[in-house]
Amino acid sequence: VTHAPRTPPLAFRDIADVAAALRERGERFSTPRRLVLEALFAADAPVSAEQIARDAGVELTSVYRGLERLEELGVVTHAHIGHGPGLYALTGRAEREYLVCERCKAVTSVEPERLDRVRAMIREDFGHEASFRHFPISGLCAACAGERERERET
Amino acid sequence: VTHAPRTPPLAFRDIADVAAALRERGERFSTPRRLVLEALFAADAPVSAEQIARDAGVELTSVYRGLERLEELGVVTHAHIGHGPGLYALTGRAEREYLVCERCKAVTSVEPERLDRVRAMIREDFGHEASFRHFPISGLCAACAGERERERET
DNA sequence: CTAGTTGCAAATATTTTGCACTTAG
DNA sequence: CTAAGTGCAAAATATTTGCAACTAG
Repeated sequence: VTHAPRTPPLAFRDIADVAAALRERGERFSTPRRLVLEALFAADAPVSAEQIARDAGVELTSVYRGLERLEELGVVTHAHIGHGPGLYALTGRAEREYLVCERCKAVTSVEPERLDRVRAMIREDFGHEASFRHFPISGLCAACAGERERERET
Repeated sequence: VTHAPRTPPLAFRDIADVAAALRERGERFSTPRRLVLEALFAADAPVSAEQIARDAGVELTSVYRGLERLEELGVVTHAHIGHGPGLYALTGRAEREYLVCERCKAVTSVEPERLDRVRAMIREDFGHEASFRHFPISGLCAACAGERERERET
């Protein structure tokens, strides 16, 4: 089976790149957008819009609108891990996929390659190209699965 | 690898069963709860709390509280399919797992057995006991994956 | 009776929309 | 200049909480 390359050439290495892309589209590189981008570049893990608003000192509404545009541009992506707010990260850095324990809420983040066998199997069985970046693999982590097993034996 | 049986003996075949279980716990089988259960038994697909409230003619708040209890009892489960509200179903009927297309939002529901190979692989690779009942497998359906492929070639 | 439940109102959490004002290009 | 973007207020959506009144057992 042939499939698309994992990492499409990452077009946005720094803020200037993003600025150029925005201008090319007739959009503006405003101060709030720059601040949002700076917050994203500074973050070392996915962050909520609220957190970005605080870090960047930009109105929450504008953060959401800015992130929407940046997402269209392919600069950022967001993920829904658990029940909290969506978490945003630069696309280049978001190249991780997630497993979440429904019970203890533990989040395991793995490199996409480690899920390729699983992905291939799902593709074969269902024709579905699975991704666990936006929504994680849910279930029970090893520890909680073990505990449930013990409870069951009672 | 040994693992727990798929279907734990389903304790709740009808409303009377649930009533008994509630009373056993010192909880009451009130009229609103009966109406909520009737709505659930009448539904042929997972429904939102809002829909249940309408169908049962019970206050939304009480529906949420009732569902919470019923979930603790193991009578109902809910799933988060896509971005909308949680969808509730009787546990016995909820024994399906889901794949959702992020692009066209199409939902495919499959019998859990069809995902057992995938589950086994995830268990081997990560020690994680995956379930796609509460949160679905996300990604692109066959059609949308094909379309994206064609776009990519442009 | 009385503890568990309900309905209503209000709060919370997350995200979106409307609109007059500001600003990048 | 002027269209794009911003901040603020308000709405929308999904869910939870407080509390006085109600009711199942």
